[in-house]
Amino acid sequence: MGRDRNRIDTECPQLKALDDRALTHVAEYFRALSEPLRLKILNTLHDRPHNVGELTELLDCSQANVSKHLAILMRHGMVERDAQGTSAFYRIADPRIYDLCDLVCGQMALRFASQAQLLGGRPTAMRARR
Amino acid sequence: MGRDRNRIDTECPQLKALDDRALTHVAEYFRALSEPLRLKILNTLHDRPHNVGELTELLDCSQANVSKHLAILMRHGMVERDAQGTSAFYRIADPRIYDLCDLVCGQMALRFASQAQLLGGRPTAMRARR
DNA sequence: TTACTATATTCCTATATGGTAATGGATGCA
DNA sequence: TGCATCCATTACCATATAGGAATATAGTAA
Repeated sequence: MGRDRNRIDTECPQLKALDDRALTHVAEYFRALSEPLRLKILNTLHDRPHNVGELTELLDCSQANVSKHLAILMRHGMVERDAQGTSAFYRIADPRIYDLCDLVCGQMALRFASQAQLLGGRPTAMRARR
Repeated sequence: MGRDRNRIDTECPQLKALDDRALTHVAEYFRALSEPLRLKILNTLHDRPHNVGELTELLDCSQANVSKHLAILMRHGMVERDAQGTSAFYRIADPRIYDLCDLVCGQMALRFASQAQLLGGRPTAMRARR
């Protein structure tokens, strides 16, 4: 896992060498991912870039709100901006952001599965095991 | 990466199949990791379990605060509790939680490196490249 | 210039949350 | 039984933040 892609001298396995300052940065990074609407934006940008108006419509929320969340994602280097005329197209800066989400999804799935088993019976969400 | 370990029917690659409810859960999971003190706790529990008193001393904060943060980590299945007499020992529930942190660290390292290069000169944090 | 569109920002409010202090509850021991 | 220790919980305060409404800014076109 993580073959050579993340290999960098400043990498910090298991959070070990993290001083308080770096740890705060990591916390802020996680916080940027802790809002459903921001996850929706990242999710929507998965296939292709979108401008603010498109996102506003797709996500069914106010334009101001979308802009504000995009600014937060920008601040953490998660998306990049590409101005075209009066439009601003946003795209995913690094698709590895989805690895994070997948990890979380996998852990949640495991947890729900074991919880369901503790409650007896087959895990509801997994009944359609193929 | 992620060979067979996360292989579960409910897994959700790239957040694609996530409905709003699941997405909220993912956001809450990230939020649990968005506090420096909670990351410190996870970091401290990396090597071995600790009880509340030890954590209070190691992290230099109030006992009530540690207990509250531990409750949050418990609520998300990140740590497990083991009562021994009047003590409560906490341990990491699933060491894969550190994979998340390492991913974030790696991305931050990459980003800082490219930022430093944009500013010209060798990236400060990477000078000691071996 | 003026008008129009798209986006960003500011102000405000309601809510959520981290921290402390105080209290409660359970266990262990004399 | 009484007391001490360890932990969890509650109440409270200060701060942070998501969201809406209004406004500001930038680009485009007439």
